[in-house]
Amino acid sequence: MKRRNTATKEAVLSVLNSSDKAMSQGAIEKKIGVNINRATIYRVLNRYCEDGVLHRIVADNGKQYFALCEECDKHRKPLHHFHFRCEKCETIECLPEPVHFSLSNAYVVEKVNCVLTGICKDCSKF
Amino acid sequence: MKRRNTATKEAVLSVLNSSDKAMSQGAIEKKIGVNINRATIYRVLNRYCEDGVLHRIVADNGKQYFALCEECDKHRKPLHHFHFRCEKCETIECLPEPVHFSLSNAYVVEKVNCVLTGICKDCSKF
DNA sequence: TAATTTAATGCAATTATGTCGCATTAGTGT
DNA sequence: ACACTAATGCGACATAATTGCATTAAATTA
Repeated sequence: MKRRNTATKEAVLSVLNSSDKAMSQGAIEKKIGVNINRATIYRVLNRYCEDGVLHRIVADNGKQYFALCEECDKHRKPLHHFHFRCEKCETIECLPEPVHFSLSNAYVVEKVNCVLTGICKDCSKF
Repeated sequence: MKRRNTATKEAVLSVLNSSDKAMSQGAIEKKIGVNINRATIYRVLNRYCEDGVLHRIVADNGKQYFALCEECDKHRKPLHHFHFRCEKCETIECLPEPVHFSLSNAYVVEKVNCVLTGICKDCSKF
């Protein structure tokens, strides 16, 4: 199933590119300017995850957030890194901190989802 | 606000005690035998979390799971430990593996939620 | 360039998880 | 036994995310 280039996909990617944080569907929809259906945004995001363009973070509020893999590569972040959810500014940030664990190889680990929650460095100033 | 002892609370605790895994509201409701309202189970679980009897894990499927803190203490699990969600048997397990991270104390960390997802040691045998 | 194929989209409906208000029930202490 | 109020059941609600289906529009081919 070959992907097609559409304005919608470009718009979503551009919003994520212009942010240094992970974003939820809602946040993307707010920032995107043009009118794009909610379901479509989700579909675009899911496809990007499948294709390895984005990674999905599920925070402890149960919501999904999406971040550019390329952005993390560029900043030399480890493949599996911690994420920080700030309860004040309601953002999710990819941290440079790597996730380490060692467990019996009887386990098959397919996904790693690590989120710290609290007040981020910008919000804790005040 | 002092807590009262009720059959419902005992039943919920007993179900969790009889399991070595973290459980969702749905799983608890299925296993509890007696009829207890969904909202009530959630309220009981939330109160236990407030009281430090249970800890809440939010998995990458967006669902909440609850595990006995005492059980983790007994097995000498670190305060912050990894959790494993098996996609085959649909359970969540508290792992003895500790979560380590170091980050600027400009961040205020209030919650730690780390979940690995895949196939657990029991299911990977087959 | 026109025709064909099918991926992508919009809309509405649906699913699922979790919470809340309110009336009622039932622990607990006096 | 009574008073106080925490706990419960019920229904409604909120939110996040997905799905079916008809339509639109990229990309490929003739």
